[in-house]
Amino acid sequence: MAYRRSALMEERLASNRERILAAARRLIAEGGYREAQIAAVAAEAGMSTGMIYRYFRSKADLFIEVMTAAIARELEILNGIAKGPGTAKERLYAAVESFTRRALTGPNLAYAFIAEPAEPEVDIARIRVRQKLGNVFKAILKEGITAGEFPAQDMDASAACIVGAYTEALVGPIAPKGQRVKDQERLIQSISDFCVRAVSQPINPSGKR
Amino acid sequence: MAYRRSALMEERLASNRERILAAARRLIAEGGYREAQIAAVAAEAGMSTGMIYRYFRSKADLFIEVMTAAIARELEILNGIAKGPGTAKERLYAAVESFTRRALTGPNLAYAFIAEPAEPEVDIARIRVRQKLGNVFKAILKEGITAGEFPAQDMDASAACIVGAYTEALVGPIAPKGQRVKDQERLIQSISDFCVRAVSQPINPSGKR
Amino acid sequence: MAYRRSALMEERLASNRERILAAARRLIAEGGYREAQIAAVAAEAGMSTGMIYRYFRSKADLFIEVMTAAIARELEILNGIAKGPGTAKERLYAAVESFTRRALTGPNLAYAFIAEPAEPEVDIARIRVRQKLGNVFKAILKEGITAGEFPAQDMDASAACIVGAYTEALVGPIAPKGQRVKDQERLIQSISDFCVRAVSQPINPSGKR
Amino acid sequence: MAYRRSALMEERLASNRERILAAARRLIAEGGYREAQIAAVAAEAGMSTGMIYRYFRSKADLFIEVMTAAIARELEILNGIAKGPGTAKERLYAAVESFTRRALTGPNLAYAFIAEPAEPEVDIARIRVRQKLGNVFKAILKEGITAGEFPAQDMDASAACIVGAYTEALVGPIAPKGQRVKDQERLIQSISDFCVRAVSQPINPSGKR
DNA sequence: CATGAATGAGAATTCATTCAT
DNA sequence: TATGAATGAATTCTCATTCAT
Repeated sequence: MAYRRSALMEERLASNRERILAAARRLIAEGGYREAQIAAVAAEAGMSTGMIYRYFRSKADLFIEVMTAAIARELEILNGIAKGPGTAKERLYAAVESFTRRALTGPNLAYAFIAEPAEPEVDIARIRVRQKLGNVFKAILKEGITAGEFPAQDMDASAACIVGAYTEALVGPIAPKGQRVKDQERLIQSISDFCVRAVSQPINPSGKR
Repeated sequence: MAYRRSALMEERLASNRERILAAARRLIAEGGYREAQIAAVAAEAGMSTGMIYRYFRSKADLFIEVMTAAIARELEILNGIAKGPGTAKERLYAAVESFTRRALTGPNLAYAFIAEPAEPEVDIARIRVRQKLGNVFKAILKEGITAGEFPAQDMDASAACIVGAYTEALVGPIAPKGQRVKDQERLIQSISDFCVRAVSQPINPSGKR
Repeated sequence: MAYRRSALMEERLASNRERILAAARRLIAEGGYREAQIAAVAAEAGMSTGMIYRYFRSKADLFIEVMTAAIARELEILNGIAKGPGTAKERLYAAVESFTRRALTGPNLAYAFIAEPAEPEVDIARIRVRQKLGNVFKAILKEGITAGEFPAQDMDASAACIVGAYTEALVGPIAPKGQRVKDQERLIQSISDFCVRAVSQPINPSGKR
Repeated sequence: MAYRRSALMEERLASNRERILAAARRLIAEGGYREAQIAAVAAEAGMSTGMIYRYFRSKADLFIEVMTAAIARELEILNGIAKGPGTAKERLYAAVESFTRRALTGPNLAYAFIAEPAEPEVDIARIRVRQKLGNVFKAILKEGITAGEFPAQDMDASAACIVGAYTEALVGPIAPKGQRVKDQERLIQSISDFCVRAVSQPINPSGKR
């Protein structure tokens, strides 16, 4: 009995936390941070506002966790690709392709940690999250450069550029209430190609510098 | 007399409008949208809050115009480069270089219409503004493709990617109160190189898949 | 015109500030700090809650000012007595008498800065305020000791004791919902006598110590 | 079996009640009423919040009982002194000395029922508690006046003044997080002397007015 | 045309109390 | 009997917008 109650409790706790996170995720995906006030999140999660504060110290904390959780999933997948088989080029292509495809297909939560503002703490967390995304690409780049697949370059800048490139190309299409893309596959390929080219040696290096 | 007063009035109106825009621009550059409350803008412009509403229907309207005006200047410069002499590659490089240099050097207004959130209307305007930036690059791309400098590609996607790439690479460095970049020149070149490579034909076409 | 408006404005400002303070004073006198929520103060003052924040940074600030203002008046009067003519004994008696009489006669605001709790900041201010009251008595004591009217004693302790003595003797009668005092004059005299005796040389010093 | 369980239950009930009271006392002594939320009391007592409500109708009830219990101990001691041997003067001195010493030495629970605010019901209870304290001194006074040790005086007022005097002189020193008094012994003596003098016949009756 | 005082609709957060388990 | 999750009313504070002067 004691055991079962304890088990139930833990399950319930977990489920509440999850429900809150899911509710926040849903609201953010639909209308951005702006639409995700505590009261709205509570309503969406089917509980009282007080409950939110049992699980999260503040609104900012909740949002940071939503963002972190969302990106954690992405990072897992991207890291899987980055550390997987294939040439650096292939893996870079696959990574960008994978991210953009999920962003276009699933709930457009991407928008939230990519293009929207919020409290300062959340903004700071957002920057960190993007840096983590960048690190995945940086790792691939490093290997590619070592292997001679890519020319020498400022890996930090390139990584940031990659993140920015596919992000921007997605923002329009996935912005809250934004229009759906017709030819998703084509877009996904275009973005991925862009990123791979961007870090590869061009036929005749630009006459600049 | 009546005529002259009227003229004076118009001049005053124009000057007031400018003062408001300038004040808003300054505040946004310093502290982002969050710091640019109507009362603060009014104080910075040396007038009353009521005056703001004589010239702008709402806070969102004002911010949209600040953004539009700021980007109008950028567009002018970028268009000058795009329509100027040189190969498409050279012009693309010069365009990105020019934008990033000004963003890093001048007041970091760029941050505001690049990375920060605001009211929905402002967000929508921000997307439009970025599309306009993209159009400049699209024009260069088109010429470059026609001239055989660049391979065939989805110009819309590439243009968006370019905007996103340099934007992202800038956001960290130019965020309000963000740390200054040590080697700005190096960063500017890295970003510009990235963008040029991204639309150019790589030595051996990416062996994707 | 400009002058008159400016004059009107200042007058209005002053009157608003006063109205807020008066409203807070009234509510505190009636029901203590507990009853003086910002919304209630605003309603009592016939204005919106926002107005309160135009004149006071926070609720605590407002309360501190109510307390300070109330005590400032008292201090003025008490200091007038302390620095006036008469022996130290006479002045001490007069000071206590004056304070207690006003406390019993006027609105029982005394209760608020004497016996009730509030936010930490207000509590700190309350202690300061009471110390200021004590300082008045300390000054009289000092002169009385020098003049040989009073025996040597710990003036800080005696001053605090005086403040506490008449305060406590008042709190019962003036505490919210407290019973009315029949013979106010008698009480005033008893308290004043108590305080004067307390710092005077007794006929045969207590056999203690 | 049923009997024994019942006995155990009662014991447990009593012990629970005590544990709650002790926990509340500890928290109040440390941080005042403000820090003694029901949840905190429950945690400190090692039980659930629900348990608190099995033993106390409300938070106010609990606090009133904490106060009453604490003062009951004081009253016992003070009454012991009041009814003990010695002159009225000696007993008055001893009573004040005893109270102030414990207040300064032990956990500063005194602060809570002396100077801090709380719910209206608690405030009312606090006044009652202080009146009870006053009654002890009133009893001593009565005997002293009858014995000719003290002059005729309003015993109610004097008793209240005594309670107020040492209370106020203590509040600063014992306020939560307040600074420690350096020379406690000196302070205790000063306060006690003050109170004894206050009810004694001065050398030359105050030439008031 | 100009002012800036005034409004008041939110939004976040806290915590005593209840009640299903 | 015991738990502690859940509730939600209450409260402070902000700031875009209006409007009397």
